Parts: sequence; C-alpha cells; structure tokens
Amino acid sequence: MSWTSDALESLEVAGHRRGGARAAVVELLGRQNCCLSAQEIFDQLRKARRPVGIASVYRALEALAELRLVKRVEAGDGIARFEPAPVDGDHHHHLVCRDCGKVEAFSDSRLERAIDRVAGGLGYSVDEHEVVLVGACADCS
Amino acid sequence: MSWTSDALESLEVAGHRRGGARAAVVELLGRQNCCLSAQEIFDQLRKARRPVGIASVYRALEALAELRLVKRVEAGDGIARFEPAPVDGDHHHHLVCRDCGKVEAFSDSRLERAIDRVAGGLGYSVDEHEVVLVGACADCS
DNA sequence: ATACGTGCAAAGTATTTGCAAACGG
DNA sequence: CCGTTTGCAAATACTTTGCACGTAT
Repeated sequence: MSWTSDALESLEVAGHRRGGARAAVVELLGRQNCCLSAQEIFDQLRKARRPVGIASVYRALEALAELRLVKRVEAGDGIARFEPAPVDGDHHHHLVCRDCGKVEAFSDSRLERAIDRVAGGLGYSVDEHEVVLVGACADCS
Repeated sequence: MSWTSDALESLEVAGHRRGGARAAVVELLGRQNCCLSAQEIFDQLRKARRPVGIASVYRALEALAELRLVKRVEAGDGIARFEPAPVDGDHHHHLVCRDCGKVEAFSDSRLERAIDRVAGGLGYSVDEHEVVLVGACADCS
C-alpha cells in the first residue's frame, strides 16, 4: 500500500474528515523522495492549480506529524522540512551543503545498525532518529 | 587549552576585538556540557549579574559559528541551540524526549566510526555531523 | 581618533491562532 | 444540520538589523 493512501486512511481513522487542502498536501508529499518545507509545499500546490492557504499546509503537517506519518527534518537553516515517514526499509538521512544550502538524501545500512544498537542502551524508548551531515557538495567545493 | 581560552583567542585572531558581551557568552558556553538556546544564554547571564542584550547573544553565536567554534543543534522544536564545538574526542550527540522536551547528550564510538565511513563515500567534504534520537525518556514513559 | 562592539527598538521570517464562511458526513 | 476544515488576516515566536552611543586598540 502506498504511503499516500495509508496516510489518508490513518487520518480518517484518527477522526479527521477528508478535507481538500489536507488531501492535497498528503498527495504532494507522497510523490516526494526527499523533504519539502511548508513554503515549498504551498508554492508547488499553487503551481499545480490546487491552491491552499499556508495555514492549511501547516495544519496538515501538524496532523500528520502527530500521527507520525511525516518526519520533521531540520537542516540547520532554521526552516523545518517534512517528508513521508519511512514505511518499509527506505530509511534515509540528509546531507546538507554548507554553501548552497542544497539538501540531499543518502542511506547506509551499517549506519542504521549502529544507531539501532546505541538507541537500545540509553534508557529511552527511541522511536525516531535523524542524521544530518554538513559539508561542501561537489559543485561548491 | 580550554575551549574558552581557545575560542577567545580564535576570535581575536579573526580580527574581533575583545568585547564584554561576546566574552561573557564564550565564558558561559565554555562551562556547559550540553547545548543552550540563545534565550537560555541570555537568561543565565542576566541571572549571573552579567546582563547583555539578546542581540549581542545572537551576534556572538553567529561569530562563533562562522569560525566553527560552536555547533548549532536543532532538537526538533524550532529552537536553535548552541554548544562548544568538540575540541578533542568528546564528541557527543543528542537524545530528545518527545514528551517533556528535555535534551541530553550521549556518545558512542562505534556510531562515530559508522558516520566517518559513510561520510567518506558521498562526494561531499563532510566537516560536521549531528545525530538526534527522539523518544520517551525514563521519567515520561 | 577610528573602527568595532553593544543595547535598544524596530523589522523580518517562519509558524500559529482567531474567526467567519464553506464543506463533509 | 452540525461539527470540521479552510483561507484570510492578525498574532506570536525566534532571530536579524538599524542606529546611536560606548569602548578597545
């Protein structure tokens, strides 16, 4: 089952009605392979002739985050970005260019294993994690 | 050499004069073992009878970040926190309680090695990284 | 003396909230 | 119908900037 339909159903189960703006945000997020800021979501929906208020974008993201359907990513520039929470094993993390601000995804299974191992021994029930690497990308260095 | 004196010297070398507010921020940061927000720095300095303007706190942090003397930590609540950049091997990362918002430090050498390994194979010259684990702390779960 | 540092207040961003109208069940 | 969702505008929270004055060199 796709993340999009899964998210729409989870929202419904959680007592939310199927509103147009929220569905548009969910459908856009479901088509991404990396994170988007609220403003980017707002702009892309407007470009796609499906304009919504920026407040609705934030409210949709809040509802999705509450249900852990999206993950909040902070890349170090003070702008929150959001992406679909990993369903299966497509877990990834982020690589930020210090110069141009570009955000890219990467994944590494050995890193995941190291994180799972350390998370187990801390006295917390860790249910989410994020790794951000910062440096200069090939274009900028 | 302590981080505090190292930072004060680096600032001087970089052409900054030794201003009172900035020095107060550096000295406070040097006494921390984990990250502080700008507001926390402002409050603690005021409590310590060394009041500074909040703008000076931000400006000091900006200058320190520019020289990579402090590391910016984003714990997922939209507030930027800052801590002395690791000098030797006292590298650590952060553990955030989803319920009470508490931020704690942890470190793990195997995790560091996994990160160094993956950072080498990405085409970026990675010079900084951050790991944030989110979950429920012992008190909250 | 001169340029940098500082504090205050104002401005700027990102995000949240109040509210009336539109909408879904 | 009735309560939720939406969009707008206003409010808020964090951070940055403009400016006059103080301070270090």
